Parts: sequence; C-alpha cells; structure tokens
Amino acid sequence: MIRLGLCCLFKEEPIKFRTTTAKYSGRLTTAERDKKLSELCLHNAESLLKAIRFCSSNGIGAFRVNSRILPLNTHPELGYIVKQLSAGNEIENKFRECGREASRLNIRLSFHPDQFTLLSSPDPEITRKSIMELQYQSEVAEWIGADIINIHGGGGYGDKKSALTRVGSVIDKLDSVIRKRLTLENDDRVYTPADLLPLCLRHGIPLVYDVHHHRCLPDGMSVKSVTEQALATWNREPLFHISSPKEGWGKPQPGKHHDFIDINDFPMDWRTLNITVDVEAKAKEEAVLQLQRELRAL
DNA sequence: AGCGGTCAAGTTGAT
DNA sequence: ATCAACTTGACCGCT
Repeated sequence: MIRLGLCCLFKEEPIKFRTTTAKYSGRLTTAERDKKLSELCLHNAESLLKAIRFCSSNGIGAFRVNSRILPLNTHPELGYIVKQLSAGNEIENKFRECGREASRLNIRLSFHPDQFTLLSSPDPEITRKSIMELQYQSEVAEWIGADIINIHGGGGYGDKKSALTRVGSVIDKLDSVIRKRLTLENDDRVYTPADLLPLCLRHGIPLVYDVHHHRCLPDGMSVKSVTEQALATWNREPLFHISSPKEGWGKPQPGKHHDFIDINDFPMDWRTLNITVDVEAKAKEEAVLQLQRELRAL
C-alpha cells in the first residue's frame, strides 16, 4: 500500500554520486573541464541506474534524485548544456535508460531542489536563477520520467501573505514541463501547511506534507486534518515526508534528523493510504528498510 | 594513503 | 555583525 522512498544517498550500499566545486572546475582549461564534467555526469547516470535497481531489489518504491546529479549545470559562469559536452549524447541516453528501467520496475523518481531555489523572493534575479534551476531539473526529469520537483515556500520577508502572492504569480507563468511537476512542501521555519494549502488549492499545486516539519512548526491544524487536506491537492499518487528528531522532541534542535525513524512518529492515519512517503533519515537505505519491517510487523 | 579545509546559490535566527 | 543550519558528504591538495 505505502511506497517508501529513499533520499539521494546510500549509507552501506556502495553506490556513490560524484560532484565537483566551482573553484576547482574554474581553474581547469575548457577541454579539461569538458572531460571532467562529462565523466561526472556519466558516472552519476550510471549510479542512478544502480540506485533504481537497488531500490527495486529491496522493496523500496521511490528514489529522490540529488540536485547535483549534473554538477554545476546552472552555475552562472561554469554552467553548460549537456548536449554540448563531449559525452552529451551518451549522458542523455544513459538517463533515458534510467527512465525506462524506473518505469519497468515501478520506481517513482523525484527531485528536491535545495534552499537556494525559491519563488517568493522580492528580487527578480533570485527568481530568475531559481527558475533556471527548476528548468534544469525538469529536463532531467523528462529523461528519467520523474513526476515531482518539490520546493519550499522560501523566505517570508516579514510578510508571508505578500510573499505567497509572489509565489502564486510566478507559478502561473511557469513552463508546463516545470509546472506539471512542481509541488510545495511545508518547512520548519516559515511556511506551515495552513499557510500553503490555500495557495496549493488555488493554483493546482500539490502539497508535500512533511509531518516532522509540521511538528517543529505547528499551525493549530491536526496531523489528521492536514493529511486529509493535503491528499485533496494531489492529482496523482501523493508524496509525504517523514523523519524523527535527533535529540528527541522538546530538545534544543528538533529540526535535526535522526539516523532512523521512530515508528511512533509515523502517523497512524497514513498506514492505510495509497501514498509515497520519503524517509529522511541519516541511515538512508538502512532506515527505509527498518521502517518497512516495522510497518509490516504491525 | 590519510586527513583536513573547503565547498555556487538564500534566508533565518542564534550568538 | 557573523555564522551555522538547512539534505549531507565528497572533493582536492597537502603532508
């Protein structure tokens, strides 16, 4: 019933994604840089294929793709178009193979651009760069058949209402390759489910409900109520997030993730739903497998 | 071969 | 005013 998802990395399984830094890459000659980036992108496509197969073999139903799957792709000085890399065609073909394999094995793929990607900024330059990032992840999403690009609301700037209005107007202008995949997630500092639900309903954007963030930043709504209302925003299999606090509830830093999920943090109401739940835990695949065992044992 | 310093981006809140 | 935290290591370069 429930599809559990692994986020980006492995703890024990030897599947690695590689990256580089702008500082290092910028010191290389154009030819050296092309070679380096080609190698990294191709390596990452091959790792993604392994990740998909690992998930399938282990009963893990979803995998979140790291934002740096194509390292430095949208960097202002060092960014590049994949087709123009020397290994461009090979890279794209390998990603399309990932898509076929994910489809064959029924592994759901998603993206989660990091905190630099936000649509609420009053600065148009930040919005422009964010849209570039969404565009890049959408292109890879097209290749591999990922149906989700999930982001947070971004900054509040002391006026969340105005900020969310900006988010809405940017969303309405997005290219459909982004728009059809875009989802919004409540965070643990600024935007609660109560903040985001009206926007999600008005603009037809699904809400990724992170119950851990909701517990860190409550809004008076119950888990049950948010669950119901979040489900109603989805036109496809819903995606929710789960994690457990490292120091326990009520300690200084409830935002930090524990190695594993405490089964008591998993909402009862979710157990019978037809949903994907991404497991955000430092023990990665070990944590997903443990939660799966504990859910089955109930 | 091993280890430490460093890493593109934005915002918030602790100090 | 500065800086860690966010999702979290992985990389390069020095010894």
